[in-house]
Amino acid sequence: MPFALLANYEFIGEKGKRQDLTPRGGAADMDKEARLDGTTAAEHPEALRLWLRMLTCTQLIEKQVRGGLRDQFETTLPRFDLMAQLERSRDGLKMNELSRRMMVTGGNVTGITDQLVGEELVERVPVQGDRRAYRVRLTPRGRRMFADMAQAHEAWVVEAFSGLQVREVATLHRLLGKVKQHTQHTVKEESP
Amino acid sequence: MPFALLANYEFIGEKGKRQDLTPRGGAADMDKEARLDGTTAAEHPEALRLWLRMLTCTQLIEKQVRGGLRDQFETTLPRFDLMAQLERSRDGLKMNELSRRMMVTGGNVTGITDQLVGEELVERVPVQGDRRAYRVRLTPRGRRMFADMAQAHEAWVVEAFSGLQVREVATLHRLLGKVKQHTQHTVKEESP
DNA sequence: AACATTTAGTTTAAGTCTAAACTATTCCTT
DNA sequence: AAGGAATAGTTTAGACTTAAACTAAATGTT
Repeated sequence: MPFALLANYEFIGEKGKRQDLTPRGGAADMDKEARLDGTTAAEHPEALRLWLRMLTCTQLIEKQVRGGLRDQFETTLPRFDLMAQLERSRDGLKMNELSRRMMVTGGNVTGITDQLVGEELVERVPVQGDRRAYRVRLTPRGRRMFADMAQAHEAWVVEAFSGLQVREVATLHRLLGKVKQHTQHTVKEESP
Repeated sequence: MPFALLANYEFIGEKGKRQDLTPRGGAADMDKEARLDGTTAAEHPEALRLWLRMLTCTQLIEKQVRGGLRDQFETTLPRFDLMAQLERSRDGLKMNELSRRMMVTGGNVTGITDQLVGEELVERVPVQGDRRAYRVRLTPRGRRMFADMAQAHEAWVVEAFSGLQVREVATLHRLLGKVKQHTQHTVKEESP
């Protein structure tokens, strides 16, 4: 998000006086995506408008989650994410597996793991028969910690989508599934 | 992403042997979100599953865009984003306006602007009557540069959503609009 | 066995991002 | 006009992220 990120050359401008902006602390007023003012609608392809809106939504929700993790648990989204990956595997995961699932580079995982080890939330255990590798797994303390966080996290996410009907959630899920499928395929076709 | 980010304690595991992973360079195999294996479907609320999928989609597309900007234009997404904001305003934008539109902190905008000024793609011009403020605007060189980038960017985004029908794009856009609306409102209600 | 290649993970340099503290200027109230 | 509050922007410390270079161990080939 996190992203830093995003392309939005579709924004048109505020109508109201919401000029409080983001003086210090707090990332602010939010409002990336297009603010169509009638005639602007078709200036960019629909795909571009959709992308900007999707980015905005993701960022808004992500900020909620990051803020909650910081305020209520004094942790961060990457740390939570790593622990989330481990929570399902009693035996833990190897670094490359973590890297793949989290979709980040190995170096990144190394850093986050180091921190979590320092906080005694995860531990590194050697792998039998391969002295290069080890598994990372939650400590009992880490497991308790994660259980609390997961509950809060789920509530935040449910809240974020509570403006939709059940049917609409399903539709979104289905359509995004198509996007994911398509994107994953075209990304793969780099190395034949 | 941002991108850093993401919670996914729903991932179940690969079925195939895609064990190449992400050895060095290249963020990899990708695959955050749930990989349901039949019985897992209802283990988490639908909202959570939707969120993970949305995050995955955003990250996948974002990686495409970042990679393209890096490989073809030797620039980054935040830089592109800032220029995109400026492109519409001949007179440029003030820092706080940039900060608000990009949904990032002011300090962040300062840093990115410094870089773009160094590359002579944007410039700071004083604001009449307010010696604290200035406007940031594209230089002619910046404008040319952006035109090229925008064209490529649009193509990448169109490609990313090319697996959907026109009708589906519209539906996604509409539903995400509801999410955005709802989230923005609930976020606001912090300071009455 | 010797050597090259691949794989697991770390380190490094540089960019991104945030929250909070800070400076300078302007606005508002009396 | 004086003082306080708000605003514009920067700086700082720390976390996150990537790409690329690196170390060490395992694998494969001759």
